[in-house]
Amino acid sequence: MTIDLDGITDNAALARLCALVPLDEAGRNAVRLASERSRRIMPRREVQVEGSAIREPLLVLRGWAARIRILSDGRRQITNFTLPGDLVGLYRHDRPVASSTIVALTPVTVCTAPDASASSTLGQAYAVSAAHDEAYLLAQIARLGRLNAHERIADLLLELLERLGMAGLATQGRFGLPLTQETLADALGLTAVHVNRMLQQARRAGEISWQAKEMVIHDPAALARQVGRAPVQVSG
Amino acid sequence: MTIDLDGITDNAALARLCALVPLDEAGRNAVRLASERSRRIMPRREVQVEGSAIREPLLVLRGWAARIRILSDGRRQITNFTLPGDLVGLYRHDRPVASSTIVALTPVTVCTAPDASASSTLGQAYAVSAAHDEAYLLAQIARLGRLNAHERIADLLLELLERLGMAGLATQGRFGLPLTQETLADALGLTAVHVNRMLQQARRAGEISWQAKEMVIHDPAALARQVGRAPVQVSG
DNA sequence: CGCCAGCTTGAATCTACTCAAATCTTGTGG
DNA sequence: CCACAAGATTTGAGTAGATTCAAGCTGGCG
Repeated sequence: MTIDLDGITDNAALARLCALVPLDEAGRNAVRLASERSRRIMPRREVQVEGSAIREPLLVLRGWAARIRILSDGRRQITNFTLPGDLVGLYRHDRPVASSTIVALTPVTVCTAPDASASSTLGQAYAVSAAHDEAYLLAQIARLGRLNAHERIADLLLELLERLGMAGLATQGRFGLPLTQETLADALGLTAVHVNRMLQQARRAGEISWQAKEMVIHDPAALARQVGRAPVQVSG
Repeated sequence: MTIDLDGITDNAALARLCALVPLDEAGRNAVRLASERSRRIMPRREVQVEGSAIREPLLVLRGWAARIRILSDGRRQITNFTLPGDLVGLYRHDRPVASSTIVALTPVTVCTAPDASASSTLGQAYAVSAAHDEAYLLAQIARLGRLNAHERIADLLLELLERLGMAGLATQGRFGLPLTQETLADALGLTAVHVNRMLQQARRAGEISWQAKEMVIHDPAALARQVGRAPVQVSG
């Protein structure tokens, strides 16, 4: 599948949508047009606040965000990461309310998601995107419920590699991972200290390298085999 | 909101849908009509198999099922429970594939979900149902990631109480819980042995009673406060 | 009435957590 | 460009929560 990305700098979101469903000309143009009116959200600011009304769906163009749940005593759990090409707040009922807070982890660029009616392929892409979102939530549940620390880390890194790969933001097991170990811990249901120890171990075992926010998984296929991971699939 | 349920024996599914969105006459009739052509699935049989094509969405009329993920070494994680009034396999893209296996835990009765176009309120109910499903997945993630064993059990029981209440299957903190401790453990990311110990403790503390598949939460509001649980909300 | 699945209890072990402190990075203002 | 502060990573030691393995118990059902 070769899609003309027209030398747009910010083509990760478009690339990801095209990877879900090859978009037709109308769909691609709708995305390009929408992305011209973008907004910037600084780290630690909220993209969406739990319990507040959702005005419009958003398309993430750049940066990392996290959907989080905060417990009354301050414990924090990241339910999933929001990456370029992801849609947030796509609901079909009246007066939808955000079911969770989404917070920017890096500077994030978003735009109003182009209307699905602009192109049937775009509507399909949204539907496939929603199915992916669900599949990744299920994967996160299995990860937290039944994997140990080492497996959780490996499995999450492989998932991020897979997702970023669709947006053209990863190649050869290598991708930018602009997170702190603390943030990783909040996603993995572990403490930062333990994540640190397990990362050291993975480094010593030659499984990964991570420096200057650049993660390298040396042999993704081998690691996937080792932790028993299968890639996500939602349509046949 | 008073909805005439016409003395139908099997009104849990209809009650739950009406609790999501008050259905109009056309919507209610569509559900009643659909439920006349129902199928029965025995315990341990699969309602849906991961990776297989989804033919049609189903509406659960009776019984309990579990959406599960099995790891290569046999570890099992239940991602969520499927209860009367729940919809499964509702996707909007072409050639959808089941993202997880759903297995019956009790005898389950399902029917083909009535077409959303039968009534606008029914379409709304489906959308709200989907939003609930997502919210419960998020809740499950926070539960597994950040709650300890006692909190996980309490939180899950309160969620089940809330959900069954919508279907008219729970009152006063009392509901039928036709699961083994092993199954509960698979949902909670714990071992059956540890679930047993924690249940004993909760019983001794006077928080719950559970005998003959009848669960009683003695003071749901107090327990919710104790474990810091807020009910799910998806529209305002 | 005996069997079997599910429940219960005990003891030992282990994974991950907590608390604490040292070191390394990064960004900022002088 | 350096000094410093704040944030992030690393390491150690002790602890706690959950697991594992094992064995005995109970009740529903053929």
